[in-house]
Amino acid sequence: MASCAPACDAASELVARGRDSAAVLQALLLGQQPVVAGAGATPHGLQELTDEILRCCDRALAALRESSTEEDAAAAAGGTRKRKTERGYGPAAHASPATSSNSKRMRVRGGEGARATRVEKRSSMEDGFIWRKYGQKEIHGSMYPRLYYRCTYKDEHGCMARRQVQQSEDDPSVFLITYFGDHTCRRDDDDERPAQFVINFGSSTSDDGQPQQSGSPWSSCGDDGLVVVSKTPDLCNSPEEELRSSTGNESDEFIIEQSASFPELTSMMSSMEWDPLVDGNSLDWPFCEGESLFDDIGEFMGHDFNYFDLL
DNA sequence: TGAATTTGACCTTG
DNA sequence: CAAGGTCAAATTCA
Repeated sequence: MASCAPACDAASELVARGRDSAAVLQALLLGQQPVVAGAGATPHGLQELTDEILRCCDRALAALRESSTEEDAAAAAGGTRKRKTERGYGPAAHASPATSSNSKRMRVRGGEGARATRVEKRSSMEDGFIWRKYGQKEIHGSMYPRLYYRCTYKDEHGCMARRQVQQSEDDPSVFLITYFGDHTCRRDDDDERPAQFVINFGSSTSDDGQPQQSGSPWSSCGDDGLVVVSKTPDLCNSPEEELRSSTGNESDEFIIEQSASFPELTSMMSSMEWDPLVDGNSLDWPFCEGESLFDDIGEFMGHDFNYFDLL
């Protein structure tokens, strides 16, 4: 973790508070029926807890970002990432481990920012959004092609969200998904979109795809610094079939790679034993990438939800 | 027949 | 010039 003493102290305190609230929320939910986000049925009291969690996380992130601003500026001045933001090119170098050493460009047409969110996801590429494939590229040094998707609503709503999907060489059952741009199609279009996520505080998805109860929404696999969440199947199209020839894994599990922008937070989460519940945890996750991890966590409870930014 | 996918060409960057 | 990202015509699918 970088040196960010005052900010990290404050962030740690905030995250600890948020975690306490999450624990209370979890305890409440474990004794209830699954809470269906987006249905407007959040029980009174739970909303307060979620609000508290959101506040704490937002403040923690603000503190961490403030502390990392100077470091980021210094890193950018180092030269390796300079052009990406200057010319609107994203962090392709982060899109795949197989190409991280030689992939330096990510073209971002349309003017959205250079933020990227990387996700490693098992079994399925589905994320609750409907994507249209617009390209496929063999990547030098990689066994698997990279698939390029943009939001289906790009033309209708000018939604500039894009994502890149590539099968992991280390584990072919894992899809490396990098998100770029914000989904601007959602808020005006909720009634047309599939029911996107169900918050599960219980076990993993059942065989028939019905969401089940499970534990905490947060979990950490610990061994490799990855944060793991999982989601239930959704109504997104399923282009993963193209890549999933040898995949037998049905866990449908996301692995959010420790973000370059949030090493402090993830490290802190680990050191704080952020989630003592390791196995069987699931969290349905819309994977809308945007301004911050928790800016729109409200939508995680029925609205939007944003998380790790790589840049 | 319209929508989605495929795929080669083109563009930009290092 | 190589590599990666996007475009767009051709093709496939429902």
